[in-house]
Amino acid sequence: MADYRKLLSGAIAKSAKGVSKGEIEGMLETPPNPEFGDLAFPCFKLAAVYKKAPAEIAEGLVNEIKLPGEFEKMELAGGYVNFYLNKGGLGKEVVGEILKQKGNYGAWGKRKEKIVTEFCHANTHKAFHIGHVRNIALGESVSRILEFNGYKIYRTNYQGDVGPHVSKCLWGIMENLGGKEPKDGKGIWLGGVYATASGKVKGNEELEQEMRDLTKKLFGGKDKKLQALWKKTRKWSLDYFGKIYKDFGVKFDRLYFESEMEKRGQDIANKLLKKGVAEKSENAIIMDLKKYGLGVFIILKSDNMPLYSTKDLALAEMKFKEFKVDRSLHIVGAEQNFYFKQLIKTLDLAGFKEAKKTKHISYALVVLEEGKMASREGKVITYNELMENMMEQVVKEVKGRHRGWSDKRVNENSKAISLAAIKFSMLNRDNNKEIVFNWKRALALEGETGPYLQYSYARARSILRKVKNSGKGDYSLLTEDMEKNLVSHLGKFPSVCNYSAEHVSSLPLCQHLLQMSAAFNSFYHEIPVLKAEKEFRNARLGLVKAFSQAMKNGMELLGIPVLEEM
RNA sequence: GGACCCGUAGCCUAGUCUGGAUAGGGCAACUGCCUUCUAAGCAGUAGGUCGGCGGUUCGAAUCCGCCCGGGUCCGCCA
Repeated sequence: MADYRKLLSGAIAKSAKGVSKGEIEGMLETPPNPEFGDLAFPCFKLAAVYKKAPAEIAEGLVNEIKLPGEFEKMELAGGYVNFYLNKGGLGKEVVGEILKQKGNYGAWGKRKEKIVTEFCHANTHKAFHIGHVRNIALGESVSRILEFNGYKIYRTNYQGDVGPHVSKCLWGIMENLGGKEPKDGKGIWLGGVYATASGKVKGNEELEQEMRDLTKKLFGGKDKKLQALWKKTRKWSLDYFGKIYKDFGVKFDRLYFESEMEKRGQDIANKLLKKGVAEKSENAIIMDLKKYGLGVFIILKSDNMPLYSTKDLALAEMKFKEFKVDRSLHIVGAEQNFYFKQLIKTLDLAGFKEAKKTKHISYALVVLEEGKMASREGKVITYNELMENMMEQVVKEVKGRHRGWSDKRVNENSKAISLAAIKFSMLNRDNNKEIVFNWKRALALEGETGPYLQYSYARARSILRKVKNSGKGDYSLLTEDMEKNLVSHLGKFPSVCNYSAEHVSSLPLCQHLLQMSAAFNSFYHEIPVLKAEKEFRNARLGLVKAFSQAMKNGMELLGIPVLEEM
């Protein structure tokens, strides 16, 4: 496609005096509708240059331009000149390219930049809820998209394994609030104990103080029994999280813990104070960021205990050191927008050169219809709960379709479909927009959903399974409207991948995969493949193969499993 | 007081950065299509003051200003 743009802009430049070839290439558009051709040149901007009406300029161009052989015709349309590629020309190029590149179709070559991503952030001793699901789905997907675009990615996860929530949970266990721990699902059980304990502590000043004391005791590390309980239960959470990482196809290069940041964080805060970068105020160490419009940022409490910010300073230093990265991306909720501005400014003032390329990838919350989730009050929907409901529904559906399948096969298939539905619903949305959780929408398997993508892919694979040797096709025979439409969507896939990487967002990719699927399903419905005459059959088999390859590449970037049958 | 986000059909949303052709989809509703490569699908009907008012422009959902509505954050939580 790029070649056609260059060819055409060269031809236009010869007729459009005073405007460079590059400028013209930048002006070329893909028309909103196939009726308007394959490429369009709008003349509105030239109107100011030539002091003539756009339509008049367009007419002049149509009379003058010598159309390259790759193009069939050009047409005048108001202020636009529309250009039409030779029938089948695009099919030949796009299908050929995909079948050649295979898993690399849409990818960029290696780039020098190294990027560390940080996401998930589930705290131990607490429930893993649907808010974390949005985070991990997004974090893994953008990591994959950036990787596909040639960057070296290090995935990290920063987990709160100390702090008030842990104290409450441990206290709850010691008070036997949750009874004996179960054999299976200890990680989930901990979340429940935390919620119960938290409810008891809330509003009770005596207990609140007890929790603060417990936190200090744990931080001191001298109480052997408490330490042992903490370590044991922490592992329960981490083991449970490990299973979730598997579901999301995430392999973290490094798990960071708040507990490793406390001491170093204190040192950094004190060092900044000594250097005069930070200052003392009401006995706490603060950064005065007022002149940057960022207020005051506290980096160490007046009782010398570390804050979230204290630990984040240590974390940043550790990441920069361990990975020697060029860019650092924090995938964290939008409620921390201001906090991250303060943090990044502080890192900058502290002299970390990496601060300039540290970025907060912000996304809005997942909320319930009745309002914000609060795991303290048990007002959450957990990942476990969502998955169980999803599976129940999907298993029923799969069993109904495939009577002969073994239970194992049914389960594996259903898990893949459930994951697709969950992930896609989290990714197919602008990062700035809240997701109001709703069971009916969450459990949808039709329309713009993950299973729709899987289904389109499975249909394509089903055709390909039925042929032994497809032979080489002449892809310039792909001249039917449905074929050209599909080809055109497949051809845009690489630029969509690139766009998604530049914007650090999965949404454009989601949208494009929906479009590719829709184009394929229309094609599938209207154009016979296996029953077509030999030469058309072969050309169409190539197109189906190309579609399934591009879909697979794209779905992998979203972390959505592909299925051969469903 | 300061900073930020959202507002597009009954519901959910894309498009806004970088202004351009009749504002794309999906759900729900209604009509058709399974003896033809998987109907988790396809084709079609109906549904829109792009929150409001001004401004910039040949042209505004998109840029600027003001206003309305909803939400978030800002000194010792994470």
